[in-house]
Amino acid sequence: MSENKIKNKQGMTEEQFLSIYDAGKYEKPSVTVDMLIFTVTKEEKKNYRKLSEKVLKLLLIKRGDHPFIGQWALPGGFVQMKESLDDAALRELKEETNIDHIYMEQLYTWGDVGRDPRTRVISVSYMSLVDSSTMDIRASDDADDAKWFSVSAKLYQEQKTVTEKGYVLQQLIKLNLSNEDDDLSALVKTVKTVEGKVTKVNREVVESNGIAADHAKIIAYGIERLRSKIKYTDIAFNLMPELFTLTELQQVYEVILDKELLKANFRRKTAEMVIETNEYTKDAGHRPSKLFRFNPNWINNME
Amino acid sequence: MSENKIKNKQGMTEEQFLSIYDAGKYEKPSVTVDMLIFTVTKEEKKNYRKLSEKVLKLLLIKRGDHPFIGQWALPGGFVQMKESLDDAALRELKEETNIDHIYMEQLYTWGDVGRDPRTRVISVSYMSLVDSSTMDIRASDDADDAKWFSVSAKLYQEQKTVTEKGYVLQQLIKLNLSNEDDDLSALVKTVKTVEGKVTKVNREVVESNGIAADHAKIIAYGIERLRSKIKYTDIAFNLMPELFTLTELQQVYEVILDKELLKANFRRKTAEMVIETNEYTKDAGHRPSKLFRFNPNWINNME
DNA sequence: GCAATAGTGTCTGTAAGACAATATCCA
DNA sequence: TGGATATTGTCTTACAGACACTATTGC
Repeated sequence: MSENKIKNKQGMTEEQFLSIYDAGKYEKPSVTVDMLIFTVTKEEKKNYRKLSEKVLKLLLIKRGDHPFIGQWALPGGFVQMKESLDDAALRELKEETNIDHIYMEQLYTWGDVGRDPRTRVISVSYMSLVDSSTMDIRASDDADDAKWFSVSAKLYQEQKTVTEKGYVLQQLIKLNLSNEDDDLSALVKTVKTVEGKVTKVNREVVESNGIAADHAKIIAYGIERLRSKIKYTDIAFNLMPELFTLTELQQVYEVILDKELLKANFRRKTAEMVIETNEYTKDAGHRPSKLFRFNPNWINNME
Repeated sequence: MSENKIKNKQGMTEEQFLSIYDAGKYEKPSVTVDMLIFTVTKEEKKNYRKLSEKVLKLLLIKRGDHPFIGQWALPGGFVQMKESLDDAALRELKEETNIDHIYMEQLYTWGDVGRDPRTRVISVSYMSLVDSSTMDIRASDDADDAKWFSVSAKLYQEQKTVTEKGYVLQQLIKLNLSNEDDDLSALVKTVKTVEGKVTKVNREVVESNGIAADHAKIIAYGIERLRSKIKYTDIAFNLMPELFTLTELQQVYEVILDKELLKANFRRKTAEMVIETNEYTKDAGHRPSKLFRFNPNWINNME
């Protein structure tokens, strides 16, 4: 493949061609990776008998310099010349959460021209799901101002306009990110245009309070993907500890989908995905429940 | 948002910071867009009574210069500083097929270090589906050596190894691309590692005959995505003309999924996606069939 | 009339949604 | 013992898969 002695129009072999190739000839954009790191944590119990509630959280970092100084951004950074995109994302994940063996998936690449005031920046976004119980607290440490925010994304307004050959569907998604100290929010507009056979989707940040750059729309997109994939894949188990009860698992689904599920049906659907153990929860203030683990041999017939 | 008078640790406002920001400080990768442009064409009828068969085709371009001189590559090119990724992809699509109002979707971003011998190249891949009947022949013109290849991707070998905490599934996909003059092929290895809760997928080109760079794996990935999305979205209609018969529609599904479907069931499933017209096919050598058009108001409850 | 495709009817098994009933721990 | 959760059962409806049957054209 590389033993190429063919000459091009200038009469050069590949070797000669490469030796004079000037990679710095054109101006180039910068490339970053941005990470959406999600986890689900338990909140305080309200009552010794009740179960603790679960909350979906996202890791954000406070920017200490321009641009967007003082605002919160997705962890991430420039891709080095000698590391692949995946490696760059893994490095970021390791640096921010000290976890290196966990689910990670490329989400989407954002490349609008005015995204960053410094220069043209193209950002490859990744989504990672981590189990809060095995996580090093490093990230929740104040040291470099990285903090977990509870997330919610709700449909705020929907508008459908029927046109000649189709319709335009405009949705406003209200994004809320908060913890003890900070309260961030954003409005993300999604416009779906259907005209004849052709469908186009456009996303735009309409309003952003405390969230850097266009990160609000990356977050909104990630949540959408998470909600969608949890229905037909096993990714939710990356948010679970080694052993868990079926109710805990259900709570994770509910907090991500933002809706309640019926217990009996949920158990039927997940039955093949888990393996029963002989262990039980204790001291729960009510009937103990059996602990399960993930079944790695689960076969997915949806994908 | 940009009216930021806050000063950073060096005492600079955002304005000052940006004025001295040097975008050329670090070495940067190059960024390209690569397009997978699919279409489905009719082949010759074998018999005046039989229907014409359909074939899935992909547009490739013959490289006229190093590297990979003489090999076939996906159309694409460097992203300009003043155009978004989508715009770059649209520009490529327009240049290659002269079509500008059609389905286009971002696929995946490929950024391994040794992808291109010239320099570090990160490639954002897009997939586009075009209706061959409305297409300008420009692309199939020999002028710049762009040609349609019929595509097939078949599972060639599958190997599952059970490990302690899961398994390793290795699949070899045989890719064949051909037209009257050229016959290209490649073997793409997909390794899925399941260990406990963590699943990783790795793709690699094992063998490539006449296909430039790592484009074989981009093609294999695109076909996989196409096969998957056709099941629960309306993207197939982008491959159809304005009016079509249900059998033609079914043929498109069959050629993409590479398997036969039952007529009655197919019609039930697509019933909501199409609108009946009063027109019929003629001179078919058998019973005429009703023509349909896409129903833009079809609501997808799978996505 | 016959080859070939167009179009419809129906049976079966499986899965999703809704709801009900029973079981078990522990302060 | 009662509050709370755990676990199982079952009815209904929807839909996917398989197969069979009828209809209509051109030559």
